Amino acid sequence: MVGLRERKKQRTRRALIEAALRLFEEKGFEETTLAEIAAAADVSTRTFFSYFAAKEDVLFYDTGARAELAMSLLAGRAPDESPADVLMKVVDESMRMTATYEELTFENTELRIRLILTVPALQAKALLLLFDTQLALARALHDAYRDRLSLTEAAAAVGALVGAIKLAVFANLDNSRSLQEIWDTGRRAAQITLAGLRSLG
Amino acid sequence: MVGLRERKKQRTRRALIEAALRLFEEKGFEETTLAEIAAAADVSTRTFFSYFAAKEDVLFYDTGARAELAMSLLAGRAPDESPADVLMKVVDESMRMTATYEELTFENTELRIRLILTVPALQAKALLLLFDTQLALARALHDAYRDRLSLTEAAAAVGALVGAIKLAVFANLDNSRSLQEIWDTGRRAAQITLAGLRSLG
DNA sequence: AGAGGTTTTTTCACCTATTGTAATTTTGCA
DNA sequence: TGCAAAATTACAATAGGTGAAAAAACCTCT
Repeated sequence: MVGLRERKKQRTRRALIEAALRLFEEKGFEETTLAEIAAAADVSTRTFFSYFAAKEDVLFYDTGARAELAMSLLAGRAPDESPADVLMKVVDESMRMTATYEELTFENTELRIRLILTVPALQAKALLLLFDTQLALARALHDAYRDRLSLTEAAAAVGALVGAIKLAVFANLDNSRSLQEIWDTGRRAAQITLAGLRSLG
Repeated sequence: MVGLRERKKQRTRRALIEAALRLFEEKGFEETTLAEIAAAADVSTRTFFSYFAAKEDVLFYDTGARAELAMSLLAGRAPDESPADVLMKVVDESMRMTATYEELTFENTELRIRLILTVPALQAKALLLLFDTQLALARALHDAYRDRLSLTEAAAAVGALVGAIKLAVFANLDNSRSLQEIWDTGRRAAQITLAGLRSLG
């Protein structure tokens, strides 16, 4: 599995991501063309699309991993852990992951977040990906607590939690100087919401 | 203000929307081209873009109205109404509005909702619009209850409420036969969430 | 009704994302 | 080395979207 072929693909993938990030920073997302990204990564334009389905996707390289993390936390829950406890753990770990994802350096993480929060096309994509993740998580939560939570309740819980964090974080962006402050706002929103949801058991 | 010019613009706008809906129903969203829509509405392709900024926007003709409704409910609240009460009213009225919006017939409303729930590009756009609306609502809520709710709390409340409804409705789509059933799921999710949020006062 | 100014629509030219296809190059392996 | 599989490239075409100038429609005023 780690033949030259695989290693080369990883290198190309990384080159594309880094070239894209650099160019986006220099000239902006919309102002950067695919041809430029491909050229900077030394591949043909067409090849870009065998790595990413669309221009925006070059910035969403870790969504799968985040969803898997949530699922595995859910699967590995302690027998006496309540849904609210598990969800809070998912929130914490998910935030930790964003800050430390091994594939890129920290500066790039900040740039990436800024871009996603700023460019409408990226915002829309992010919201869509997040939505799908939530849906999967809600279904998994329902399965895990089949006796206690209906699908509607599980969906309401996940939706409320993620929705609260999302909006609270965004509404507070202007006041947040560091990633740490952003995470804090998110956790606070999560706690407010979960306090309410705990009544579900 | 109601000269021929204005009336003609309204007619063209309506023709574009209806042509688009009809074609989307017949051949699907992505399979329908802008040229076809424009032709069906008897205008040049370029003209489409002086009515709508993008192909998807032809399906989101009422978002502004929905946001205004929410704001006016907030502005006209009774002195003793709690944030949770106002929010619940916003949810109810907003759903009622979707079903009865005067600009199109009921069949078109169902088609429109089905398309938005089904086509990824439309989902993404809908999520983005909804997000912006939520943000505005959160700010307005904060302003209205400045003494009781911080911006973070207001955002968490709105985000939780809308997030819960959104996910619950979507997760239940397969089980919902009518618009009415969909609304019921949404209201249930809203009540679950607000029960928790009422602790905020 | 008609002149003259304003708004809208159309035409035209162009850019970029995205996709299909067939040719070409690379890599894995016998 | 030599061949099959996988990846990359070149090429062509479609579609959404934008800018700008010319043409058509509308409005106001006389």
